[in-house]
Amino acid sequence: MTKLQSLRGMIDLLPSQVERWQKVEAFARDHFRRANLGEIRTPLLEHTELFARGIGEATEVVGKEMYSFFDRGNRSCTLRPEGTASVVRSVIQNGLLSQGSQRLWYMGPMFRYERPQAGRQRQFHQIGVEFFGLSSEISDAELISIAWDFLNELGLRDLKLEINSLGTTDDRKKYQESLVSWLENFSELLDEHVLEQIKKNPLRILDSKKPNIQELLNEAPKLVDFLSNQSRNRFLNLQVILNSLGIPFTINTKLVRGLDYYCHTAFEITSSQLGAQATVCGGGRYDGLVEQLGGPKTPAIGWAIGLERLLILLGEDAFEKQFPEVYIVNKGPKAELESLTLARDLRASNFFVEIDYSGSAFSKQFKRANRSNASWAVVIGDEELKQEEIRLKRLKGKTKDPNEYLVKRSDFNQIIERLRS
RNA sequence: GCGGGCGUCGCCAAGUGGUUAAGGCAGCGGCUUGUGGCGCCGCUAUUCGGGGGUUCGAAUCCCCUCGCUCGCCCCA
Repeated sequence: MTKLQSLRGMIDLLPSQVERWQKVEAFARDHFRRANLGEIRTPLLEHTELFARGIGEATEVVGKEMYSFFDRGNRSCTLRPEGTASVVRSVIQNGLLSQGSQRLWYMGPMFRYERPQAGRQRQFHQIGVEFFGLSSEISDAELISIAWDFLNELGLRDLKLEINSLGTTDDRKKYQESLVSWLENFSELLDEHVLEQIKKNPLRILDSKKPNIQELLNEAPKLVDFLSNQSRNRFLNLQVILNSLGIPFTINTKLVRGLDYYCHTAFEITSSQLGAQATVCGGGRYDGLVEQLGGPKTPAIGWAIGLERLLILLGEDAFEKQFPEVYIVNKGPKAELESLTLARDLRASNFFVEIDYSGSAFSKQFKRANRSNASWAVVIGDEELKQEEIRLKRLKGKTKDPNEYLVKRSDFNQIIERLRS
């Protein structure tokens, strides 16, 4: 292990991959602009306390997945494990909440110290949307529709939207007590992990993947039955709205999500093509969080999409590589210099240009020109230099007879005209 | 943090104790000193993730370690 390599779970994105990312990113920007969302960029590093208070001390994310350290001023700092807490902090700190409702989006890397597996890295990327100051079901529906439409317009299919209501804190507390006392009747059937969860975060037991637990839960008290009339009506109304929008969904009464701040609406968009980490988008309402972090009482709701997972779903062949239009073949130092000069002129006119600096035989350079998939080769050699000309050779789409032109270097307009023909 | 699988050239790989570690792709050079996509020829791992051990002898067996991968957990 003497070779230097990237940290575990932190991967390089090489040019061919970055091209795919940029397309998704550009698509996201456009999509969110049409929804009139504002982009927010917050620091990657925050006080540890923000996440401890915001996400919840008892959650796995805070308990054992954070990248935390003390800086030189002895402050406890943490690389953000998710986006919401930072956005809430920023929105409070910058006084945005006194300017009416806020509809924001963000995009960037997040960090969680976990064992990497399919669709899960230690540095991963999320796109997220957060609404502040909107409390109605219709705003829930708009927020969900933005995620749903985004994924569908990107061409993803076979997505499944699941929704649930977590009710209010009171609703949940009552349910939690009932669930725990019910489960305690079966404590001999429960493993150590579940017993631990009962103490720390009982709702999480609901989305356990263990078949025997799920079987048991089918008989257990249901969260829906503990919702207040108001909470229940809210949930029903959301369903009515989603139906009239034509957004298909299923109700999953066991969908609880891992972070403490959620209430009322919780939802996930999953794909069966992702392996064990099937969630591509997750979110929910968090009406108490802004106040909990020291801001004015403000209803809020948001979601986040995992970009790595999204890219897995899009597949490799959905993207076409970008090729240079012009490949400059040359020989000798003077010709190289002339090539660079020409390349700058062409680039200023929006051409994609690559120069061959190998100095190898023209036959070799032409092979590379073809492999680069350029539409044109420009040849600059001794003869061309002497005549102050350049030679344009059409490499792709030969149809008309002259596929080769000699053009005066000074006649830039004609060069461009030929290259565009 | 726990479990399964795996680590041979930039990539894909053959090789499971015995003299020089196949092959393919890519790369570079040549056939063809100035003109391409094909073809042919040649070159590219003193070394098998790293360290230690067993053995006359190890990529091949054993131990440790690092990494990758799939799952648990968790989540996007």
